[in-house]
Amino acid sequence: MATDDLMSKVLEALGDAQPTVEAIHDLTDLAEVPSSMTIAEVADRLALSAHTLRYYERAGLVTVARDSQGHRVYDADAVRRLVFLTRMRLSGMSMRELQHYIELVDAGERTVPERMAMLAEHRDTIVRRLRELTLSLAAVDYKITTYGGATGSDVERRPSRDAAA
Amino acid sequence: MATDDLMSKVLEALGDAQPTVEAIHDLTDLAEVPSSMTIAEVADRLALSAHTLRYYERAGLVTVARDSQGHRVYDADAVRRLVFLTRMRLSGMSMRELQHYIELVDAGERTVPERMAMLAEHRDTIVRRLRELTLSLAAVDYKITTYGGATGSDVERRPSRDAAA
DNA sequence: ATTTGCGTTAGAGCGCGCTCGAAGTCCTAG
DNA sequence: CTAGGACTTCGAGCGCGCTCTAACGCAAAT
Repeated sequence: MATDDLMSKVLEALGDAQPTVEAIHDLTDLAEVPSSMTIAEVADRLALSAHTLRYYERAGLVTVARDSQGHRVYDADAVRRLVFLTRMRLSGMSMRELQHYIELVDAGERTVPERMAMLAEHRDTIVRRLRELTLSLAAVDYKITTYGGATGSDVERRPSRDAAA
Repeated sequence: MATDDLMSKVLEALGDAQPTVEAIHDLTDLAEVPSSMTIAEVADRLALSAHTLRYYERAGLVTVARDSQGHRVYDADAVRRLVFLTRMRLSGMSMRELQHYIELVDAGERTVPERMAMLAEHRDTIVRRLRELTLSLAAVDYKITTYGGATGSDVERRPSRDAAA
Protein backbone atom coordinates (compact mmCIF):
# COMPACT_ATOMS: atom_id res chain seq x y z
CA MET A 1 0.00 0.00 0.00
CA ALA A 2 1.26 3.40 -0.90
CA THR A 3 -0.07 4.81 2.32
CA ASP A 4 2.08 2.64 4.52
CA ASP A 5 4.92 5.09 4.64
CA LEU A 6 2.94 7.95 6.05
CA MET A 7 2.39 6.21 9.31
CA SER A 8 6.01 5.23 9.62
CA LYS A 9 6.78 8.90 9.30
CA VAL A 10 4.21 9.85 11.88
CA LEU A 11 5.34 7.19 14.28
CA GLU A 12 8.90 8.32 13.92
CA ALA A 13 7.86 11.83 14.76
CA LEU A 14 6.02 10.50 17.75
CA GLY A 15 8.94 8.64 19.13
CA ASP A 16 7.95 6.49 22.03
CA ALA A 17 5.24 8.80 23.24
CA GLN A 18 1.84 7.24 23.70
CA PRO A 19 -0.33 8.14 20.75
CA THR A 20 -2.83 10.45 22.34
CA VAL A 21 -5.60 12.47 20.90
CA GLU A 22 -3.44 15.53 21.28
CA ALA A 23 -0.60 13.95 19.40
CA ILE A 24 -2.87 13.10 16.53
CA HIS A 25 -4.23 16.55 16.52
CA ASP A 26 -0.79 18.04 16.35
CA LEU A 27 0.44 15.75 13.69
CA THR A 28 -2.32 16.16 11.23
CA ASP A 29 -4.60 19.02 11.70
CA LEU A 30 -2.55 21.63 13.40
CA ALA A 31 0.41 21.16 11.16
CA GLU A 32 -0.15 24.19 9.01
CA VAL A 33 -1.46 23.31 5.59
CA PRO A 34 -0.43 25.72 2.84
CA SER A 35 -3.46 27.25 1.17
CA SER A 36 -2.54 25.53 -2.06
CA MET A 37 -0.24 22.73 -3.10
CA THR A 38 0.78 20.92 -6.25
CA ILE A 39 0.27 17.22 -6.69
CA ALA A 40 3.96 16.60 -6.09
CA GLU A 41 3.88 18.51 -2.84
CA VAL A 42 0.83 16.68 -1.59
CA ALA A 43 2.25 13.34 -2.64
CA ASP A 44 5.41 14.12 -0.78
CA ARG A 45 3.60 15.30 2.31
CA LEU A 46 1.30 12.31 2.53
CA ALA A 47 3.96 9.87 1.39
CA LEU A 48 1.93 8.49 -1.43
CA SER A 49 2.42 8.70 -5.15
CA ALA A 50 0.97 11.26 -7.55
CA HIS A 51 -0.53 8.25 -9.29
CA THR A 52 -2.39 7.34 -6.15
CA LEU A 53 -3.63 10.88 -5.66
CA ARG A 54 -5.06 10.90 -9.17
CA TYR A 55 -6.57 7.52 -8.51
CA TYR A 56 -8.30 8.78 -5.36
CA GLU A 57 -9.66 11.70 -7.30
CA ARG A 58 -10.95 9.43 -10.06
CA ALA A 59 -12.53 7.30 -7.36
CA GLY A 60 -14.50 10.33 -6.26
CA LEU A 61 -12.86 10.62 -2.88
CA VAL A 62 -11.73 14.18 -3.36
CA THR A 63 -12.31 17.03 -5.76
CA VAL A 64 -9.37 19.06 -6.93
CA ALA A 65 -9.37 22.31 -8.84
CA ARG A 66 -7.12 23.03 -11.84
CA ASP A 67 -5.01 26.05 -12.63
CA SER A 68 -4.77 27.82 -15.97
CA GLN A 69 -2.54 25.06 -17.27
CA GLY A 70 -4.89 22.31 -16.23
CA HIS A 71 -2.63 21.28 -13.37
CA ARG A 72 -4.17 20.17 -10.09
CA VAL A 73 -4.31 22.69 -7.28
CA TYR A 74 -4.91 21.15 -3.87
CA ASP A 75 -6.44 23.55 -1.40
CA ALA A 76 -6.26 23.10 2.37
CA ASP A 77 -9.61 21.34 2.52
CA ALA A 78 -8.56 18.84 -0.10
CA VAL A 79 -5.33 18.16 1.75
CA ARG A 80 -7.15 17.73 5.04
CA ARG A 81 -9.56 15.36 3.45
CA LEU A 82 -6.68 13.39 2.00
CA VAL A 83 -5.09 13.19 5.42
CA PHE A 84 -8.30 11.73 6.71
CA LEU A 85 -8.61 9.32 3.79
CA THR A 86 -5.05 8.16 4.18
CA ARG A 87 -5.54 7.50 7.83
CA MET A 88 -8.69 5.51 7.20
CA ARG A 89 -7.10 3.49 4.43
CA LEU A 90 -4.16 2.75 6.64
CA SER A 91 -6.37 1.53 9.42
CA GLY A 92 -8.09 -0.86 7.07
CA MET A 93 -11.15 0.91 5.70
CA SER A 94 -11.75 -0.16 2.12
CA MET A 95 -11.98 2.13 -0.86
CA ARG A 96 -15.60 1.13 -1.23
CA GLU A 97 -16.43 2.19 2.31
CA LEU A 98 -14.59 5.43 1.94
CA GLN A 99 -16.47 6.15 -1.25
CA HIS A 100 -19.70 5.65 0.62
CA TYR A 101 -18.52 7.83 3.48
CA ILE A 102 -17.59 10.63 1.12
CA GLU A 103 -20.95 10.37 -0.59
CA LEU A 104 -22.51 10.93 2.80
CA VAL A 105 -20.32 13.92 3.45
CA ASP A 106 -21.30 15.39 0.13
CA ALA A 107 -24.94 14.75 0.91
CA GLY A 108 -24.84 17.20 3.78
CA GLU A 109 -25.39 17.50 7.49
CA ARG A 110 -28.36 15.18 7.70
CA THR A 111 -26.07 12.20 7.06
CA VAL A 112 -24.04 12.85 10.17
CA PRO A 113 -25.68 10.00 12.12
CA GLU A 114 -24.85 7.48 9.43
CA ARG A 115 -21.32 8.78 9.26
CA MET A 116 -20.98 8.39 12.99
CA ALA A 117 -22.25 4.84 12.68
CA MET A 118 -19.61 4.10 10.07
CA LEU A 119 -16.90 5.53 12.24
CA ALA A 120 -18.08 3.56 15.23
CA GLU A 121 -18.13 0.36 13.23
CA HIS A 122 -14.69 1.06 11.90
CA ARG A 123 -13.52 1.71 15.41
CA ASP A 124 -14.73 -1.75 16.35
CA THR A 125 -12.88 -3.20 13.41
CA ILE A 126 -9.68 -1.57 14.54
CA VAL A 127 -10.13 -2.81 18.08
CA ARG A 128 -10.75 -6.34 16.84
CA ARG A 129 -7.67 -6.17 14.68
CA LEU A 130 -5.63 -4.92 17.61
CA ARG A 131 -6.70 -7.93 19.62
CA GLU A 132 -5.86 -10.28 16.79
CA LEU A 133 -2.44 -8.77 16.36
CA THR A 134 -1.76 -8.83 20.08
CA LEU A 135 -2.58 -12.49 20.13
CA SER A 136 -0.40 -13.18 17.12
CA LEU A 137 2.40 -11.26 18.72
CA ALA A 138 2.17 -13.44 21.80
CA ALA A 139 2.25 -16.53 19.59
CA VAL A 140 5.30 -15.37 17.68
CA ASP A 141 7.03 -14.39 20.89
CA TYR A 142 6.28 -17.78 22.28
CA LYS A 143 7.72 -19.47 19.24
CA ILE A 144 10.81 -17.30 19.32
CA THR A 145 11.52 -17.88 22.98
CA THR A 146 10.95 -21.62 22.86
CA TYR A 147 12.43 -22.43 19.50
CA GLY A 148 14.63 -25.47 19.91
CA GLY A 149 14.20 -25.29 23.67
CA ALA A 150 13.65 -28.19 25.96
CA THR A 151 9.89 -28.26 25.47
CA GLY A 152 9.86 -27.76 21.74
CA SER A 153 8.13 -25.04 19.82
CA ASP A 154 4.42 -24.53 19.95
CA VAL A 155 4.08 -26.01 16.53
CA GLU A 156 6.30 -29.01 16.94
CA ARG A 157 6.28 -30.07 20.53
CA ARG A 158 7.16 -33.73 20.29
CA PRO A 159 10.79 -34.73 20.83
CA SER A 160 10.95 -32.96 17.51
CA ARG A 161 12.80 -33.57 14.40
CA ASP A 162 11.85 -31.09 11.73
CA ALA A 163 8.45 -32.55 11.21
CA ALA A 164 6.46 -29.36 11.54
CA ALA A 165 6.86 -25.69 10.98
CA MET B 1 -9.10 -13.33 3.74
CA ALA B 2 -10.39 -16.78 4.48
CA THR B 3 -8.28 -16.98 7.57
CA ASP B 4 -9.94 -14.04 9.25
CA ASP B 5 -12.58 -16.12 10.92
CA LEU B 6 -10.20 -18.32 12.83
CA MET B 7 -9.01 -15.51 14.96
CA SER B 8 -12.52 -14.34 15.69
CA LYS B 9 -13.17 -17.80 16.96
CA VAL B 10 -10.05 -17.82 19.06
CA LEU B 11 -10.76 -14.39 20.45
CA GLU B 12 -14.25 -15.43 21.34
CA ALA B 13 -12.89 -18.40 23.20
CA LEU B 14 -10.50 -16.11 24.96
CA GLY B 15 -13.16 -13.77 26.14
CA ASP B 16 -11.65 -10.75 27.74
CA ALA B 17 -8.62 -12.53 29.08
CA GLN B 18 -5.30 -11.04 28.17
CA PRO B 19 -3.80 -13.06 25.37
CA THR B 20 -0.92 -14.72 27.12
CA VAL B 21 1.55 -17.24 25.96
CA GLU B 22 -0.32 -19.85 27.94
CA ALA B 23 -3.58 -18.97 26.29
CA ILE B 24 -2.04 -19.36 22.86
CA HIS B 25 -0.58 -22.64 23.86
CA ASP B 26 -3.90 -23.93 25.06
CA LEU B 27 -5.82 -22.74 22.09
CA THR B 28 -3.68 -24.18 19.39
CA ASP B 29 -1.24 -26.78 20.34
CA LEU B 30 -2.75 -28.43 23.34
CA ALA B 31 -6.12 -28.69 21.78
CA GLU B 32 -5.90 -32.36 20.87
CA VAL B 33 -5.39 -32.89 17.18
CA PRO B 34 -6.88 -36.11 15.83
CA SER B 35 -4.23 -38.28 14.21
CA SER B 36 -5.94 -37.87 10.86
CA MET B 37 -8.54 -35.55 9.40
CA THR B 38 -10.32 -35.03 6.11
CA ILE B 39 -10.08 -31.78 4.21
CA ALA B 40 -13.56 -30.81 5.35
CA GLU B 41 -12.68 -31.36 8.98
CA VAL B 42 -9.51 -29.33 8.73
CA ALA B 43 -11.28 -26.57 6.84
CA ASP B 44 -13.91 -26.46 9.53
CA ARG B 45 -11.40 -26.49 12.33
CA LEU B 46 -9.24 -23.73 10.90
CA ALA B 47 -12.20 -21.77 9.57
CA LEU B 48 -10.91 -21.64 6.05
CA SER B 49 -12.21 -23.23 2.88
CA ALA B 50 -11.21 -26.55 1.36
CA HIS B 51 -10.26 -24.48 -1.68
CA THR B 52 -7.79 -22.55 0.40
CA LEU B 53 -6.33 -25.71 1.90
CA ARG B 54 -5.71 -27.11 -1.57
CA TYR B 55 -4.24 -23.79 -2.58
CA TYR B 56 -1.80 -23.86 0.34
CA GLU B 57 -0.78 -27.36 -0.62
CA ARG B 58 -0.22 -26.34 -4.23
CA ALA B 59 1.81 -23.43 -2.95
CA GLY B 60 4.11 -25.91 -1.26
CA LEU B 61 3.27 -24.84 2.27
CA VAL B 62 2.20 -28.26 3.40
CA THR B 63 2.37 -31.83 2.17
CA VAL B 64 -0.68 -34.02 2.54
CA ALA B 65 -0.97 -37.76 2.03
CA ARG B 66 -3.80 -39.43 0.10
CA ASP B 67 -5.94 -42.40 0.99
CA SER B 68 -6.89 -45.26 -1.32
CA GLN B 69 -9.47 -43.09 -3.01
CA GLY B 70 -7.03 -40.28 -3.63
CA HIS B 71 -8.62 -38.15 -0.91
CA ARG B 72 -6.40 -35.99 1.27
CA VAL B 73 -5.53 -37.29 4.72
CA TYR B 74 -4.25 -34.60 7.06
CA ASP B 75 -2.09 -35.97 9.85
CA ALA B 76 -1.46 -34.14 13.11
CA ASP B 77 1.77 -32.61 11.85
CA ALA B 78 0.06 -31.20 8.79
CA VAL B 79 -2.70 -29.74 10.91
CA ARG B 80 -0.23 -28.20 13.31
CA ARG B 81 1.67 -26.70 10.45
CA LEU B 82 -1.54 -25.28 9.05
CA VAL B 83 -2.34 -23.77 12.42
CA PHE B 84 1.03 -22.06 12.30
CA LEU B 85 0.57 -20.93 8.72
CA THR B 86 -2.86 -19.55 9.41
CA ARG B 87 -1.58 -17.60 12.34
CA MET B 88 1.24 -16.14 10.33
CA ARG B 89 -1.01 -15.23 7.43
CA LEU B 90 -3.41 -13.58 9.79
CA SER B 91 -0.70 -11.50 11.35
CA GLY B 92 0.37 -10.27 7.96
CA MET B 93 3.11 -12.55 6.72
CA SER B 94 2.88 -12.93 2.96
CA MET B 95 2.52 -16.18 1.09
CA ARG B 96 5.93 -15.57 -0.42
CA GLU B 97 7.56 -15.25 2.97
CA LEU B 98 5.82 -18.30 4.27
CA GLN B 99 6.97 -20.25 1.26
CA HIS B 100 10.50 -19.24 2.05
CA TYR B 101 10.08 -20.12 5.69
CA ILE B 102 8.77 -23.56 4.83
CA GLU B 103 11.65 -24.10 2.45
CA LEU B 104 13.93 -23.41 5.37
CA VAL B 105 12.07 -25.84 7.57
CA ASP B 106 12.36 -28.50 4.91
CA ALA B 107 16.05 -27.77 4.57
CA GLY B 108 16.70 -28.95 8.10
CA GLU B 109 18.07 -27.84 11.42
CA ARG B 110 20.90 -25.77 10.07
CA THR B 111 18.41 -23.14 8.88
CA VAL B 112 17.15 -22.49 12.37
CA PRO B 113 19.07 -19.21 12.68
CA GLU B 114 17.57 -17.84 9.49
CA ARG B 115 14.12 -18.95 10.62
CA MET B 116 14.61 -17.17 13.90
CA ALA B 117 15.63 -14.06 12.02
CA MET B 118 12.47 -14.24 9.96
CA LEU B 119 10.36 -14.63 13.06
CA ALA B 120 12.09 -11.73 14.75
CA GLU B 121 11.57 -9.52 11.74
CA HIS B 122 7.96 -10.52 11.56
CA ARG B 123 7.63 -9.75 15.22
CA ASP B 124 8.84 -6.24 14.49
CA THR B 125 6.32 -5.92 11.70
CA ILE B 126 3.53 -6.87 14.05
CA VAL B 127 4.69 -4.41 16.67
CA ARG B 128 4.87 -1.64 14.09
CA ARG B 129 1.41 -2.48 12.89
CA LEU B 130 0.12 -2.43 16.45
CA ARG B 131 1.47 1.05 16.90
CA GLU B 132 -0.07 2.20 13.64
CA LEU B 133 -3.43 0.81 14.58
CA THR B 134 -3.28 2.28 18.05
CA LEU B 135 -2.63 5.66 16.54
CA SER B 136 -5.46 5.25 14.06
CA LEU B 137 -7.75 4.21 16.85
CA ALA B 138 -6.94 7.38 18.74
CA ALA B 139 -7.63 9.40 15.60
CA VAL B 140 -10.97 7.75 15.00
CA ASP B 141 -11.92 8.15 18.64
CA TYR B 142 -11.01 11.77 18.43
CA LYS B 143 -13.17 12.25 15.38
CA ILE B 144 -16.07 10.41 16.96
CA THR B 145 -15.97 12.36 20.18
CA THR B 146 -15.61 15.75 18.53
CA TYR B 147 -17.86 15.28 15.54
CA GLY B 148 -20.03 18.33 15.18
CA GLY B 149 -18.74 19.66 18.49
CA ALA B 150 -17.85 23.25 19.22
CA THR B 151 -14.31 22.95 17.93
CA GLY B 152 -15.11 21.01 14.79
CA SER B 153 -13.74 17.67 13.79
CA ASP B 154 -10.07 17.08 13.26
CA VAL B 155 -10.54 17.13 9.56
CA GLU B 156 -12.82 20.10 9.27
CA ARG B 157 -12.13 22.48 12.05
CA ARG B 158 -13.35 25.76 10.67
CA PRO B 159 -16.85 26.92 11.64
CA SER B 160 -17.59 24.05 9.31
CA ARG B 161 -20.04 23.52 6.67
CA ASP B 162 -19.46 20.20 5.05
CA ALA B 163 -16.33 21.24 3.30
CA ALA B 164 -14.15 18.35 4.37
CA ALA B 165 -14.47 14.78 5.45
C1' DA C 1 -29.56 -48.64 -11.05
C1' DT C 2 -29.20 -44.14 -9.95
C1' DT C 3 -28.96 -40.41 -7.10
C1' DT C 4 -26.51 -37.96 -3.44
C1' DG C 5 -22.50 -36.39 -1.62
C1' DC C 6 -17.85 -35.64 -0.84
C1' DG C 7 -13.84 -35.64 -2.83
C1' DT C 8 -10.30 -35.01 -6.94
C1' DT C 9 -7.67 -32.10 -10.78
C1' DA C 10 -6.24 -28.22 -13.73
C1' DG C 11 -6.92 -23.95 -14.71
C1' DA C 12 -9.59 -19.68 -15.14
C1' DG C 13 -11.47 -15.66 -12.81
C1' DC C 14 -12.00 -12.08 -9.40
C1' DG C 15 -11.72 -8.01 -6.23
C1' DC C 16 -8.67 -4.97 -4.42
C1' DG C 17 -5.60 -1.17 -4.57
C1' DC C 18 -2.75 0.56 -6.75
C1' DT C 19 0.96 1.25 -10.56
C1' DC C 20 2.49 2.13 -14.86
C1' DG C 21 2.78 3.45 -19.92
C1' DA C 22 1.77 6.19 -23.86
C1' DA C 23 0.98 10.27 -25.88
C1' DG C 24 0.34 14.86 -25.42
C1' DT C 25 0.59 19.98 -23.36
C1' DC C 26 2.91 23.63 -21.33
C1' DC C 27 6.68 26.35 -19.12
C1' DT C 28 11.51 27.36 -18.23
C1' DA C 29 16.51 27.30 -18.88
C1' DG C 30 20.37 27.13 -21.85
C1' DC D 1 15.36 27.02 -30.99
C1' DT D 2 15.41 23.18 -28.39
C1' DA D 3 15.63 20.21 -24.62
C1' DG D 4 14.06 18.98 -20.07
C1' DG D 5 10.85 18.39 -16.78
C1' DA D 6 6.50 18.48 -14.50
C1' DC D 7 2.20 17.96 -15.45
C1' DT D 8 -2.26 16.10 -18.03
C1' DT D 9 -5.69 12.04 -19.59
C1' DC D 10 -7.03 7.47 -20.55
C1' DG D 11 -6.60 2.94 -20.15
C1' DA D 12 -4.08 -1.17 -19.46
C1' DG D 13 -1.45 -4.10 -16.31
C1' DC D 14 -0.03 -6.16 -12.02
C1' DG D 15 0.63 -8.73 -7.55
C1' DC D 16 -1.82 -10.76 -4.09
C1' DG D 17 -4.67 -14.19 -2.11
C1' DC D 18 -7.84 -16.46 -2.74
C1' DT D 19 -12.30 -18.40 -5.07
C1' DC D 20 -14.69 -20.76 -8.24
C1' DT D 21 -15.89 -23.79 -12.35
C1' DA D 22 -15.87 -27.92 -15.02
C1' DA D 23 -15.40 -32.47 -15.57
C1' DC D 24 -14.66 -36.36 -13.31
C1' DG D 25 -14.19 -40.59 -9.54
C1' DC D 26 -15.86 -43.31 -5.99
C1' DA D 27 -19.05 -45.09 -2.53
C1' DA D 28 -22.91 -45.39 0.38
C1' DA D 29 -28.07 -44.81 0.46
C1' DT D 30 -32.63 -45.40 -1.82
